[in-house]
Amino acid sequence: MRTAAVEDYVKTIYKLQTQAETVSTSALAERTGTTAAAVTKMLKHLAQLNLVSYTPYHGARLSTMGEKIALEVIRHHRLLELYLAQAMGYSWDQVDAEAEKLEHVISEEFEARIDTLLGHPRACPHGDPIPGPDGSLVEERLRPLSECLPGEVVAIARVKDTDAAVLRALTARVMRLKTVIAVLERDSIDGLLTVQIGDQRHILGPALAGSVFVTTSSKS
Amino acid sequence: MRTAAVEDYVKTIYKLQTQAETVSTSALAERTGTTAAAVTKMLKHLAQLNLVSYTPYHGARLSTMGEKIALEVIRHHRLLELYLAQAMGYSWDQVDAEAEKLEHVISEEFEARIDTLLGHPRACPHGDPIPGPDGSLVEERLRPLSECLPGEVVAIARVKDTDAAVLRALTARVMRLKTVIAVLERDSIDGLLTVQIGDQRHILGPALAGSVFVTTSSKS
DNA sequence: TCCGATATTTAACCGGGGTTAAAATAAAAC
DNA sequence: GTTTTATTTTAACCCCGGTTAAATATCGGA
Repeated sequence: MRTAAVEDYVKTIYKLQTQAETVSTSALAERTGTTAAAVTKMLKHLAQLNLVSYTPYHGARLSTMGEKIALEVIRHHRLLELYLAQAMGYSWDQVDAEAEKLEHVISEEFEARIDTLLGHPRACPHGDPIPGPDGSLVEERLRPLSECLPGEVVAIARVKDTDAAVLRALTARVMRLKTVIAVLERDSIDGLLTVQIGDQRHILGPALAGSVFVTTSSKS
Repeated sequence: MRTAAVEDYVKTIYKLQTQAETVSTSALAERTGTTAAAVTKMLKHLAQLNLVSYTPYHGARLSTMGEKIALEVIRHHRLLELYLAQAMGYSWDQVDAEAEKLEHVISEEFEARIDTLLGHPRACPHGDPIPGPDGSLVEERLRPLSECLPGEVVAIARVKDTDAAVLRALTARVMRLKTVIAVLERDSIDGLLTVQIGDQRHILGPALAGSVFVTTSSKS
């Protein structure tokens, strides 16, 4: 049965599996906010449903079917996030929580409608790409702002959507998607980054700078 | 815990309790599509939560808290229905099913936003009144079209939202909210109603005529 | 008033998703 | 190559929402 819990596990596995070849029980337990025991049971269940290939003690990977479902759920999530922001006036720090619940209940009809209302968008408000209806997804590999060097001029392409407080902090510093940032200084001890945005100068800690991913727009 | 199941039971009890003083186990079982045994267990659970006063073998009634929750859920449902129709282009036969799932997951934020986007509406696409944020609800008592007599001229004020096929049949006959209907004839054996709508004449069976509720606009 | 039909409740069970505590395995250190 | 440590799995349990089958109450009619 494709319950909300199953969808959430599959989605989480999808995301973790981009980092590591195989997804461990503990990694899943941490991300889902449950215990390792619960994860083990669910992994067996997912294997039963042929959504995952699971080797006890050695983690799991999504099957083709599992990946398909993950992409459907992620598509729902990101389309919803954009719809909430674009059509309903949500700010980008509110959309994740709301989409998290809605993504499991909307119909195909609903998905298709917001997709057309939004003009078949390609990214959510945080810059994450929206999978196509067929499950196609192009993940750009972007550099975190925290790794940029003094002298670089970059543009914000994506932000981590997980922490609402971080997103509000970015808003307060007028850091949005496509905002251009000039890296001025980099503290070698704490990794503090001094940046220039418009005529404003900011000092960013690793939590903020690590949540922002950029494309190099030019170099000097 | 306020689960989707609890919300659904409470909502159903609310609706049934307008018809009869007390809501029976079997009536609930029929409406929820479950068994009497399941209902009995849930009623005990709802009584535990103080949402219902339940006397074994003699049915249940909502408590003040139960009624409050019922009205919140109904408010969600009807606001959602209107939003789906108004803002997203759903037809009135599609909105009930979608709202049925969404009503349990949207936040107060979401509710408030669609309420203002819609301009604090007072009725859903089927003409049912939308409870206020404070739980206030004015239920008009309307006559079913099936009870109208030849010579009467009435206007559609509300339609039953339960059967999508009925709603599509009404649409096909250009019967919408506020549509004016002149009752021409009434077959005393089968209860068939001959009505005039604009320059069209229709014969309505009891299923259709019983799903339409009207206000008398004039008499001749 | 008693009797039988009907409605309701109880009991035992199942699956889903979680928990804690104990057992088993893998990985790392010596 | 053992042994220690960390991770993972198993086992026993819980709650929720449902099921079927059996027991029990209520109610209408003779």
